[in-house]
Amino acid sequence: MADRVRHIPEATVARLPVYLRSLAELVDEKTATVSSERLAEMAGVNAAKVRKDLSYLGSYGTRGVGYDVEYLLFQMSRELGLTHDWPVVIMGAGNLGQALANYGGFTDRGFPVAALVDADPSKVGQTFHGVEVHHVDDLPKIASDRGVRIGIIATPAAAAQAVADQLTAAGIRSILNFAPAVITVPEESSLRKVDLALELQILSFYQQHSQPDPEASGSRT
Amino acid sequence: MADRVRHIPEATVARLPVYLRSLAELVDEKTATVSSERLAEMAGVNAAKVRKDLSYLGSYGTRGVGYDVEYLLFQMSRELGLTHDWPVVIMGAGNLGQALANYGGFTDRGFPVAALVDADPSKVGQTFHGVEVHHVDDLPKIASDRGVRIGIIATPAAAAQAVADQLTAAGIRSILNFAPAVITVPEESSLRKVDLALELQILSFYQQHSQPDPEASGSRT
DNA sequence: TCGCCCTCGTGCACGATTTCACAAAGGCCC
DNA sequence: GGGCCTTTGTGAAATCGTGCACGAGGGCGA
Repeated sequence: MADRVRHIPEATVARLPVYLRSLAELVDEKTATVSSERLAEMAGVNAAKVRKDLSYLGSYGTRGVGYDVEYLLFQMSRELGLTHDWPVVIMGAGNLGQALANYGGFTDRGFPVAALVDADPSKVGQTFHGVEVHHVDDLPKIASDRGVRIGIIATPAAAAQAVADQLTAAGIRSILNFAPAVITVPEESSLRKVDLALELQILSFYQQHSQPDPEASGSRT
Repeated sequence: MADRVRHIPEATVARLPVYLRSLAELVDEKTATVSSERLAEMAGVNAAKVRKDLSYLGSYGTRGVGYDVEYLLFQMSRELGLTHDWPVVIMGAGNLGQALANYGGFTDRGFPVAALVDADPSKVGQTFHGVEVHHVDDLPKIASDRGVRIGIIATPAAAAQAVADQLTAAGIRSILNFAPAVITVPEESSLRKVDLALELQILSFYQQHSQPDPEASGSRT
């Protein structure tokens, strides 16, 4: 149905990778077909949502049977653009940047780290986990030479906006921001944020509100 | 107005830390009062949303003037439970766990790392960035001795659920999961997820769809 | 003290997302 | 080949979150 309509809700897009991971697990355990119910359980959502989400990709299920695991996996990979690797650059070779370069989770899942980039000349030329640090002035060249389309900001908050601008100038329009700062990018760019301390603060909120704090005056939950 | 009503929407809760950060910046630059408009700009949202969000905390603004920065900062810190530190444990002393222990961003923002915990005896006793690795069997003791209420899962996906259960058993009911796996926790626990590869996959989707199809769009902030 | 101006707090309409419920459709057994 | 059973795909309703528009209220100048 939603074949011509190329608009997939943002909330759905955010769940697709979770389904993808579940499907990969099913392939590993040699399961041939899967029902929306089973997939829902694996992905931690509800079955109706799974069916609606998958229907945005097309009608890939078989009524009375379920979804063919391999076929769905392939279609979803294609939709997510994961049929090939996407090299990334990490901006900032400090603590966080090094840690990210060191973290195998990116490369494993099709996002090899093409380069670390830093403004500090003393860092340039060093290597972390096989990834070389380049100077930020070389960013445009690196990006075009290596086909980098995704940039990861791992600088201090103060530098984040400037770095985002440099990425944009280098033609990189997908940005993942780890810096604890609000940054703006051009309309046509995509921006996602990961703020570690922010997540903890949210947990703190719920912790605070889950049980009556003897110190807090008055209010009940 | 919403004084008796203690229910703050999840979406609002997720924005409070962003406002908090903006307020901290304003304090640094010695700004005494701030309008919803200014705060909105700093937080990257719209002014009406700021006012609505803040109204859940109480009527802390002054019409015609704006919000008193220090007072609002205090009230918000209190609401978020950030008037004191929350020690955390990091489960898993592998690549990611070490990196997180090494990352100063937690301690700086009131979440000191009390301990690293691992199941591997050969890791126990080692120290990373001043944080000692303990055996997982000692988790309950560590948690109660040090008042740890928040656990961070930094293990491989396969171990994530078991570790979540161990945290729960140790009385820890706020969990931040970095492992690329869906885990379930008891009803009364809070769970937040950070999946690095998943974020990149989402970016990949929009990248994939921005190019061939001129009408597709990315996410904005 | 009076009145004007500015910005908050919020009712309301709208849009997005979730959930329900069920008809349609494919496979399988007899 | 027909009917039954299962599970999808999808309208429609319910819920949640957003943004607008405006009345209320407070400060400040005259």
